[in-house]
Amino acid sequence: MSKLPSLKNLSYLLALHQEQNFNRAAAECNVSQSTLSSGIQNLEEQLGCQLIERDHKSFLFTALGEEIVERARQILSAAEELSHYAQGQGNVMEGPLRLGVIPTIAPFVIGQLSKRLQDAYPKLLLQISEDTTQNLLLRLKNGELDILLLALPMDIQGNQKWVLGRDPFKLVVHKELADNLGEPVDYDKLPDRSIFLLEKEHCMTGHAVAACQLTDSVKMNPFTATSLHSLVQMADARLGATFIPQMAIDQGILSNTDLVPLKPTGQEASRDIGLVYRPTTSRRQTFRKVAEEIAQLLPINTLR
Amino acid sequence: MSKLPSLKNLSYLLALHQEQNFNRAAAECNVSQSTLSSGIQNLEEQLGCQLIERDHKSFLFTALGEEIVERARQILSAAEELSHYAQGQGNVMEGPLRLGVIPTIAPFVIGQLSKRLQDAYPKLLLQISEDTTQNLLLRLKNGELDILLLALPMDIQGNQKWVLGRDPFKLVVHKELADNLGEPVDYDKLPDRSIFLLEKEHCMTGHAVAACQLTDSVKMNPFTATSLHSLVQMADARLGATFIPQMAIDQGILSNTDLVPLKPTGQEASRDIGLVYRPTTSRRQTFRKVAEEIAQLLPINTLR
DNA sequence: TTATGATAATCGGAAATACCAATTAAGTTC
DNA sequence: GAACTTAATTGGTATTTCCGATTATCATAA
Repeated sequence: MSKLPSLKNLSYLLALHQEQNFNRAAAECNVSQSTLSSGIQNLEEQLGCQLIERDHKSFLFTALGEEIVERARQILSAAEELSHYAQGQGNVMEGPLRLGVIPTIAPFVIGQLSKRLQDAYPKLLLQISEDTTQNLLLRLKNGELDILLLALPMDIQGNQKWVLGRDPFKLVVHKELADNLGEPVDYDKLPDRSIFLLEKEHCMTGHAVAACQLTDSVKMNPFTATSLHSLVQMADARLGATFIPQMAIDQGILSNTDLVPLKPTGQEASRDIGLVYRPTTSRRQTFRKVAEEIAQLLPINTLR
Repeated sequence: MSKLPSLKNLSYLLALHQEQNFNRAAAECNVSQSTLSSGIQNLEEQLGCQLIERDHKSFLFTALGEEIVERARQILSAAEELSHYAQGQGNVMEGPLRLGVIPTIAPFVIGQLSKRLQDAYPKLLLQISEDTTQNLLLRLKNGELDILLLALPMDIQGNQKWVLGRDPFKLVVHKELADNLGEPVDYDKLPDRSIFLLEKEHCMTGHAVAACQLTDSVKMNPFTATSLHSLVQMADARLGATFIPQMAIDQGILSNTDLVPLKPTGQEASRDIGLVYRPTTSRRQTFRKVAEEIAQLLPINTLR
């Protein structure tokens, strides 16, 4: 039976991996450089393998070292969760919860969500980050975030998910251009290049095109916007039409405009909204309660 | 930032939970009783909560304590896996692998499996336990086993699974009784009480009855056997018929008998064979390679 | 070429801790 | 009530951890 590495030494390794410098890593851990240095050596000895290659002046993590860092991260985070859980006397709705949300959901959900969670669980400390799906998945993986609110379907890599609900798309046009389009909308009646979409970094573009069966790419305008609010502005200026999710309309994105929402083509012209988390988490109970709160804010709640 | 519990103290807690006695737990950990005692107190202080209720002579884990034990188990096992992984220089096919198998699969798979794994991964140390599904699931949960080879469908609780393949059922009767039954077999032509099955602890009974659409319970004999080999003996003595999985027949369970296998009623008269593991594992790579080896031993391989 | 600065490893001693054996306290069994 | 059993406590020792100072190595500037 080989000796287990200490959590302390593992945390030294993580700090070193993050800072790539012994002095800064030591400062990060509130220990001296010598302590951290010997901690790492100790770890290598206990594990019986080389974690970093030293070339007298600098160093480099070995492939094995990188993998160990990854596992250490999970262990440390589980230990922190255990400690926090105990401190809260088993109350799972306490302490920080770091939520990542994509930009086509965030503005229409986080206001209400913060309020609901604050009321229901006053000790829960919600910290929200807005970023693209890909970046959020990276940050979930390295432990920077706890859960992600994303639009599905999506490759969520090794993670797990709950589908919380559905969010229908509407085709939004100026009211003076709305006649003759019918419902569901016949895209052929729209001029070429008259549909505006978001930049392709936003998953909503793909979801909308697929869900609304917009197969004729000639209809799309090559200019791409960076936010739903820009799309609304362009449509309101009679430059064309665009797809807007129901949750944005419910939150009044069309107020003070002359735009009308029309039902687009497509049986299920909607995107799914899901909550994504690491399979290794030990906070499913917490996440589940948050999921229930979010689901109630969606146009169509399909949770459970 | 609160201090993290040490792995050592967590392991003391686990031993105490298992032994329910300070002296035995201390012996288990190779430390003195006083060391373990103060270790536990230390832990309670660091975590800021009561883990066990002491009533001067004996003690009892609190609900919170039980939950902490559960989490501690996961952390410890992850740490052990990290240590082992490092020791093997990143080679995942090394060291012990504890496999649980149900009795209606084990005799027909483990021989070949041991050989294949031994050849492909000589450093892998396969340890096989044979037990009922329910017991195996308990032992998986508490970390005694790493993976289970089960028949599906089955409630695998919080665990994850891969379906490896399918194993058809055959109705086995004495060759002199086989005429007129037709294929697929018309059960109505069998005498009442002429079908022998295993004890109900064995999930195969339910799987066979469901998959082979044996709805008329009058056909079943109330005597239940404890192994497939007993069933074969009874059928060979012309006491009646029975269901035997294809993998057992492939391994020659009918040789030296006068029994013939017939195709039973039922579109998919088969059971699924699956590999079950904890969702929190960090040994998916290892398990996957084992899964691939097992799948190749099954009558119908459906993996991937 | 020689300073200067930065880096990580090493060394020696001080402080903290982990551990044990023995003892105590309290309850159980006979 | 004597003999056990069990967990907590105590006191002393051994071990470990940690820091500050020093060293060795290299990069760069003067």
